[in-house]
Amino acid sequence: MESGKKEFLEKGYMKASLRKICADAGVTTGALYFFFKDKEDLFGAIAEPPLKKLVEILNNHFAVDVEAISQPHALDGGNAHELVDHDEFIDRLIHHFYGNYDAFILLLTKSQGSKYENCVDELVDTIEQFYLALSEKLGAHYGAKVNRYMLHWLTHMIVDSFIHLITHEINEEKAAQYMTKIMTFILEGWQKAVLE
Amino acid sequence: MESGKKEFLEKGYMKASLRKICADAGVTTGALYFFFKDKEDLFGAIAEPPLKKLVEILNNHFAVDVEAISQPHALDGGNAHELVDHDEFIDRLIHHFYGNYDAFILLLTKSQGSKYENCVDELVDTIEQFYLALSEKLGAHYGAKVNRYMLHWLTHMIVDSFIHLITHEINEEKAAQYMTKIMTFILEGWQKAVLE
Amino acid sequence: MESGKKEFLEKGYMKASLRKICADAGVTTGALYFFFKDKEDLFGAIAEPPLKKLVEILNNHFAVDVEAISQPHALDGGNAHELVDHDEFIDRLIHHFYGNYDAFILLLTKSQGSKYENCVDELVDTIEQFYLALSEKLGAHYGAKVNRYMLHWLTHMIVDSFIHLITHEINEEKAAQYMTKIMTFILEGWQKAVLE
Amino acid sequence: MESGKKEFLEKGYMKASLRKICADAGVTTGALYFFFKDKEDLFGAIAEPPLKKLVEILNNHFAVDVEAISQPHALDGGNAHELVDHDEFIDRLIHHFYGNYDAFILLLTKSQGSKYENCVDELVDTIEQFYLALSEKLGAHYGAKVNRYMLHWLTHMIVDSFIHLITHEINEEKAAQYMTKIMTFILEGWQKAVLE
DNA sequence: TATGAATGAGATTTCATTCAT
DNA sequence: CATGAATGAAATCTCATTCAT
Repeated sequence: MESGKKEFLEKGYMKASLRKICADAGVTTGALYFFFKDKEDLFGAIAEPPLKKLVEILNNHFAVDVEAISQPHALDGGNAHELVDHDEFIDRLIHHFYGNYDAFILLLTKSQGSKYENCVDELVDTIEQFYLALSEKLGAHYGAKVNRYMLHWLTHMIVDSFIHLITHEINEEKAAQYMTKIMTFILEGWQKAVLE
Repeated sequence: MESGKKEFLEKGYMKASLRKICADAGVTTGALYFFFKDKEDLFGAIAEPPLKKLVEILNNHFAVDVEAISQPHALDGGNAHELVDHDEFIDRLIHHFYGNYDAFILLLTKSQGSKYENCVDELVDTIEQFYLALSEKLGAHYGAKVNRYMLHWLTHMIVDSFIHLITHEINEEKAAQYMTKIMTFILEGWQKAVLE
Repeated sequence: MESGKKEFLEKGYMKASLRKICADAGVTTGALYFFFKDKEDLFGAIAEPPLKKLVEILNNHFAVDVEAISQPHALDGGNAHELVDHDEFIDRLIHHFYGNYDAFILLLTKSQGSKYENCVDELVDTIEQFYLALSEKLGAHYGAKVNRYMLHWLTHMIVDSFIHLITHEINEEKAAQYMTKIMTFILEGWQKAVLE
Repeated sequence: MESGKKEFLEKGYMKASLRKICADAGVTTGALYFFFKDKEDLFGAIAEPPLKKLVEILNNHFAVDVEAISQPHALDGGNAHELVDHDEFIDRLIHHFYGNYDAFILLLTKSQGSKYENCVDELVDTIEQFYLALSEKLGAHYGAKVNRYMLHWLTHMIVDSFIHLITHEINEEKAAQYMTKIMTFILEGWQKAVLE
């Protein structure tokens, strides 16, 4: 798996050679198939657990948030995004990303050709569902309609921002600072962009 | 080239098979090599001209803009982004994108494995240079420093937004509307995000 | 194809090695795939044309025979198998078998693992349809029912007898003599065995 | 062995995978080699005992029959095949076949690639020896010569009929009925076919 | 311009078998 | 009696590329 990680990071899923991975690991190619079903299974063994964990974190978080905005007078106080504690959430996410740095680099930028090649889109879809719920709540409150394209785009942008982060900044602490700035930027324009 | 476009769009650069392209075109593989040096050359013949043209459009536009903000009292009037006529520019860009739809899909999402796989980053770098100049001018004016990370991220976001557009919306007119919304969103937060 | 025939005959479809076939032919394995889609395609190119031709011969013959037994008073004269000119038919079949000796050895005894592995059963089914028509005609005439198991078995026996022939006797002339004896044997007991 | 039987039945000897057999049995491949020397040994352990028993039954039976026809005036009474009690013999054979159904399916139709792939021919040879003795006795009596090809073919047909039975009819009782019909068919034409 | 043929390297995968523990 | 790990050879197939004609 260590050799696989190295090769996949270097060449990407498709161009990675199982022969080279096994040679690097000091075993024959046959040996690989004792542990893994095929190339994709090896890739998955390296990259999937952190992805699963991420999805879990997201779902847990969103479950709580959806609960919060579902309270009768949740939106009376003012701005919607004050309801949700983003700061701690972002820290947790970033910590998870940087604690599994290689896996996420693999998933987010080196998975073309594997079944994970669309995992970014799947993440976006997952997150979008939450923001959709939130936006519709807001929309109902203000008598406005949700612009689905803008919602999708904004969600994509958020996800892309995380990808941008781990592909450009290897320092976790700085990453958290930047992400806070980014989220501030995004959330300030949110309402105007998504509701119409 | 038509067959190549089809195959590359369908399978991506790496998984595309020259054999299949030639079979589809009704010629033998040998014939291909009379016209193109190799696989990459074929891909380039299909996709590069619109890219070159795009870079040209960008450079022309930015040259004018940089000129504008270089005037002694350019920034006196107020907001920086009022200096540049974004609307017409965006229309021109979008028109170019949609006029060469397949080529840009190829370049921006199907080029992994070819020498164009980093063309997005190169575009970002090109554009970033302009926004850097603009930001530094602004920074000097307000006595603020440019945050290079945020600048890079914002530029990336702009480019990603165009990619998002052509991968999600096939109608050019709507695309222009969305992009206007998007640029409004971005430019409003710009100064606060990039200067510090 | 010559090398393929040799290897397939020697080892059977499954154990035949494309590497060895190509080595024997003095080309690399890749070259094979210029001419044939895959292993099965090579096997088919060698063995299928004679099979197709055989099926054609059978269908033509049976069409004529079915016509004959459909005549109003076809069975008045006595024995059913006198209606059909077996002798010439058998000669033609045997001539076809021995004119494509290798192909039929391949098809009938060396095709396990390929899509031709059931071609014997398919032949039996084809032939059985004719004998079923004939038997039912007879059955109606004599007020007897057709025993489907015995019919199937007898048909199988006929086909197996041809296989037995080409796997045991390489001389075409003798083969024809034996087959005449065999058919006499079979046809004499036919009615009693199949009708009940 | 149970798992092996399943896999061999499903895939045939060659395509059967020891890995899958062991996985199905819930043991590792290594474990298999504690009990069996190799793949063939496993196959043999499953399929050989019923085959050995069959050969024994055949030999016993034929020994008795050969004895009978060796009596000075054995053939005076008339037809040769009345000498031997076929009915009970056939019942015994069929009972043995159906009592070891899987093993015989394996041996007779799924053994290609193993050392049992020619077991049908070996059975035929064994049986043929007896029928040869019988035929020669008869031939001497009637002053006729034995046609070896026809003898071999008829023997083959008998064996093939048993194979046909167990591959087409799973009900033992019906199988016995059919086989009686078949043997009647064969024995009636026997003398004419084999002697000349 | 194009064909037809071939190369040679490489890919992933499967397999029966071995063996120290 | 069984495991876990590995071997090493072989399998089929795919590919971009070359080149004489």
